[in-house]
Parts: sequence; structure tokens; C-alpha cells
Amino acid sequence: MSQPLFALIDCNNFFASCEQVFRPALVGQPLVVLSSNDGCVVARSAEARALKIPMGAPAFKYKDLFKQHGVQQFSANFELYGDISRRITEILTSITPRLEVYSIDESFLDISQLDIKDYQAWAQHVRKTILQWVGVPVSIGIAPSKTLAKLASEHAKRKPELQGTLVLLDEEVRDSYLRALPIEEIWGIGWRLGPRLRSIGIATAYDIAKLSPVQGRKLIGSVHGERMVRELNSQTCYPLESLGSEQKMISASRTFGNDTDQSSVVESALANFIARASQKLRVSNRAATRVAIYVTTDRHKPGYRTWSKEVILDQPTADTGTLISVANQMFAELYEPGVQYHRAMSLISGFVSDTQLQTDLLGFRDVPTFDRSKQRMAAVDSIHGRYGRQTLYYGTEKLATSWQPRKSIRSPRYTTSWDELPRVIIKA
DNA sequence: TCTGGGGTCCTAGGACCC
DNA sequence: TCTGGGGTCCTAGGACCC
Repeated sequence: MSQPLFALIDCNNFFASCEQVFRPALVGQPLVVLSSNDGCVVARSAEARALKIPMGAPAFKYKDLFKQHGVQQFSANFELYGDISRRITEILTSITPRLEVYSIDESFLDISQLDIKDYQAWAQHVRKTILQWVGVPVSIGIAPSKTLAKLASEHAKRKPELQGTLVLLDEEVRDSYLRALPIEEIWGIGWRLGPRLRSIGIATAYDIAKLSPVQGRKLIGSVHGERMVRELNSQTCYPLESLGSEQKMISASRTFGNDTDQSSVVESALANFIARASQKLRVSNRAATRVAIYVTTDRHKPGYRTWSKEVILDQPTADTGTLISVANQMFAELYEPGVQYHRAMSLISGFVSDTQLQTDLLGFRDVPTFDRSKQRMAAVDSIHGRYGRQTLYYGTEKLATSWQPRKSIRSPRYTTSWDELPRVIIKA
């Protein structure tokens, strides 16, 4: 296989841009998207960023600032964002099947096999196409390693004169951009490593690139540090991940709309989380052998506590009902009356193929029960596919609703809900 | 009053075995 | 009972990502 060449397509302020797609009047306005419970800022338009509203800022602390500058606020609308993301992926897939969807707003392409004469012009063309067809502005970085492609897209996003694209193939050009990037912004350096490296005089990406792989290993830690050094020197260490690579765990969690001391409310939440997680699992034709739950009080209040429990199942399953009863049994063992629960999580893992059971020669497993459950869940999933999620549900899921997060200012699901289609009003 | 949700990978250390 | 090296498997926790 020849050397890969990566193009990272990175959506600018993705959630904020999605809100602007259907409300063009918001373009050029300060706008923020808030997390569940409208708790903190998870996306900002360029104008909101200019007001020095940090990522992750608790919304209540910035209320006055929002008001003062007329900052538009939106509750996160993941249905809309997911759908817009899918449309972008479609465009990219038509360019090349050698694509890795890295997150909801970023994809890597391996463009080494494409016949491209001028990378800069190519990137500009892709950028314009996505903007025109979907309405979301993107930044594109091109380089021989993922770490450099990422670094290139960062620069492309920030420097208007680059017009959203940057190609890092020439060594001198590369080094000048390495010098201009503080270490904190390198892919793989977080809040812990940043200050530690800075304290020993390493300040830019260039300083790291000039380390030997051995020094990288020592200073940054293990294989990860060594790879970072190599990748900044244009060596590929992280290949394009194939589409088939599957998740190792699936979780669902929420901070409750209101704290609760009622076990039924927490049970209902855990059941809903299990229903979500197990449905995702079934899509990949797998079953779980582990179930875990995790509950906490409010970490901003005194006496913060967490509880967790996990069981290993005798028999793998992807059955919502079975998994719910396991989760709730665990919770029953943890529950303490009077505790104000604030947040809960259900997590499944230890996945095996759901056809493997049929080849269990030892006969320890109950294959008929498994098969019946599989058919039952397939029926449920197909009904959900046709009539919408929550058409059928387990009783526990509807035991209570007060755990549900508040979403007071969510925009319409323009593209995924018939009731919320955008309206065009034509005046005669 | 009000501070998100969903993941991965790596390592150290314990339990256990020969 | 104690000694020691070599190896595997598992888990908890740290660090990072978007």
C-alpha cells in the first residue's frame, strides 16, 4: 500500500452553523448552543467566540452577557445535527470511499489514490460544494499524517487569508506552521500534559517535532508520545480506520431535569438509557455480556457521592427487557432513601456476535430463549423504524418523566420531523 | 435556582499460575 | 514455609478526544 495522504474535513462551529442553515438571519450574529438542561455552552458562532464566551461556560453565569449582546441561545438539537452530518458524509463518500467519519463534525479522507493536480484548488472546490449543497462552512487540512492534517485545518479555520484550506506537504511551510501552534492545541495534548510540557520549556508544536521519538516517549508518555513526534514529522502512525471497526461499549446517560430521591424515577431513567443503548447494539448484530449502572449526586453540592455496579451475564443478550431488569436489580441494591440523585448512566459492553450463541457446543446456553428474544426485538425495532422510537416500550420506561432534561429553547427538527418542517411563506 | 454526553486507549498493579 | 522469575488476565483509573 502506498503512503496515505489525509484530508481532514472539519465543520466550523458545527452546531452553531447547523442552527444558521435554516435561519440565515442568524448568520453574522452571536449565537450559542447549550448542552442538556441548557447547562453549558457546547458551540459558539464566531461572533459569540469574539465575545470571549468560553467553550463549556455554564450558561447561568453568562446570562447578563447574553442579554447585553443579544446572544441567541439554542438547546442542542442532535437530531438536526446528526442529519446534517449525514448529508456531508454523503458528499464526501461520493468523492472517495476511503473515508473515516471521526466524529459528528469531522471526517478524514485518504486522497492519495485520487488524481489531484492542485491540492489547494481541490480543497477549495470541496469546501464550496459543501457550503453550497448543505450550507455548512468547513475547514480542510491536507497532510501526510492525521496529526498534521488536524493542525492544518486548525490554521485554516483561524486565518482568514487561508480561506479555509491549508496544504502541508512542503517541509519549510510545515515547520513555519508548527512554530505558530501552541502545544495546547496539538491533537493529543490536553489540560494535563500542556502545562507539564510548558514548564520544561516546550511551547510549540515545532518544539515537539524536534524531539527524538525516545524523548517523546519519555516526556509525553509511552507509544502515544513517540507517535506524536513522528506524526508531526510527516510520518504516518495512525492509519485511516476502516468502517468496520466497532464500538466496545455503548452508554447512555443524562443529568436529570430535577434531582430526585424517588427510586422509581431513577429506574425509569435507567430503563430508557438501556432501551437506547440496546437498540444501538442490535443494529450491529451483537449481544452484550456486561451491564453496568452508575448514579451520582450533584457534584457541585456538598457531600457529592457516586455509586456504580456491574454484572457479567451468564448468557449474552441484546434484549431490552432482560437488560432493564438487570439494571434495575442493581439499582435496587444501591438505592438509599433520602439521597438526591442527580444523574444516571446505563452502560453495556462485552459484546459478542449474536449468531455465536447458536454454535455453543457445550449447551450451557439457552439457545431457544435467545432466538425468541432476537425475533421479538427485531419486530420491535422494525416497528420503531416505521412509526418512530417509543412506539413500543417497557413499562418501566414510562414510570416517570421527571428525570427528563429540560430543553426550553430547542430549534425545530427541520429535516427529521414532519411536524417541524421549515415553512416558506410567499407573499403575493 | 442554574455547570453535557459519548467514547477510546494505555498503564499500573493485583490475582493467579507454573 | 519461604524464595524467585516469568507469564497471563483482569480491572481501575488516568488522559485524551469531540
